[in-house]
Amino acid sequence: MRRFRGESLHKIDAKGRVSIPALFRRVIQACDPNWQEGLPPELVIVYGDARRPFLECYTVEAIEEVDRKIDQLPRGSVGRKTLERLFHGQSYPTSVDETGRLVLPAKLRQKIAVESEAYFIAAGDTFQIWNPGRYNEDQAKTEAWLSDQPDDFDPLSFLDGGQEG
Amino acid sequence: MRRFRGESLHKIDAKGRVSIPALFRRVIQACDPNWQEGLPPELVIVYGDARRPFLECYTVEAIEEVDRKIDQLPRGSVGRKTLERLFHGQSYPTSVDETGRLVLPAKLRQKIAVESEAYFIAAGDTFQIWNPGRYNEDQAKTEAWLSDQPDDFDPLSFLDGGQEG
DNA sequence: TATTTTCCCATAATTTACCATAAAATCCCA
DNA sequence: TGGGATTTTATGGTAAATTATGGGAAAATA
Repeated sequence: MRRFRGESLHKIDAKGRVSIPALFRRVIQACDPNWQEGLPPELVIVYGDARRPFLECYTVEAIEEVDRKIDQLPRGSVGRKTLERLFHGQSYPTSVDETGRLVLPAKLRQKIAVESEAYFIAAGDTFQIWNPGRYNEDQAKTEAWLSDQPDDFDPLSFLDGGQEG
Repeated sequence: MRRFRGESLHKIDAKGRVSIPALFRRVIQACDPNWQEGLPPELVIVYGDARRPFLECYTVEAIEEVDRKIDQLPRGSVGRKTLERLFHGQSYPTSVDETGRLVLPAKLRQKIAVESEAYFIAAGDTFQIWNPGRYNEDQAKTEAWLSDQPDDFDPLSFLDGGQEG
């Protein structure tokens, strides 16, 4: 499975158009099983619940995996209803245009409070779009936490023990 | 199988006409095996029992799947009788007109208490039509529940454990 | 024939498609 | 390896198509 990697900052124009990092475009295309020459690669933007200050972008393959799992939950259950709202309702299917851009409708821009610039960062099989300032704050918190750790702390230690919530 | 995705608010005019979200129209058409150029794409609105405050809209393919499952239940069984009432009786077959609208008869509008506006939201292979205020209340409950969860709770955790009713 | 429903036309606003260009990155070969 | 040639990226603007919505005429129904 191909993964997103990297981060970058892009301008948003008056119509809400924004360039997708070039490397991300390759992953989006490779993970769209319906894609073929001439067609725009598709993706799904989940803007979801208000607690998250970013947009989460899924490749077609990634969102289909989520859809399959939702299908397996009992109809009418709280979990299923919540996930349907989140992934089916509070989401926006779109595609990458000829010039490598996508359009963020006003509603989505407001959701994450972006106006003239958006910050893109990879997160495994999805990537996120942030308000640049909001992202810096979040990143500062992470770095503050890291600097509170003992000098010899290595984040890679999470990989092995992994005893954390 | 194509899925509905997204949510939006539309006006209902004096005749009960309401625009269907453009993206939904594509799914309705693609999932109507009888559709061909020039014909209006069909769908079925299930308004069902009074407990649900929304209309549930099925594509032709989706409703045919339900019909097949009902056919397999023993004639005369409580389950079959209940489902026949719900899906055969308490439902309204209709189609999307030239301009992308559908007519909600007075009875259906009363059922979900909509007058001048209707809220559309995707739910997998169906979509729902709500009174906007009523939907907001319901959504507020869901978000309240979410914010009662631990800070790092991820709704996706439903997908794996999934031990809940 | 009065009322309701359907069909057809109209239009403003929004969205998408298409074209253009400057800057940056990559290539290529002497 | 230097540096011009070519390709890719990021970004902007305009034209064309689509969408959401309203109104009246024609048709169906009661």
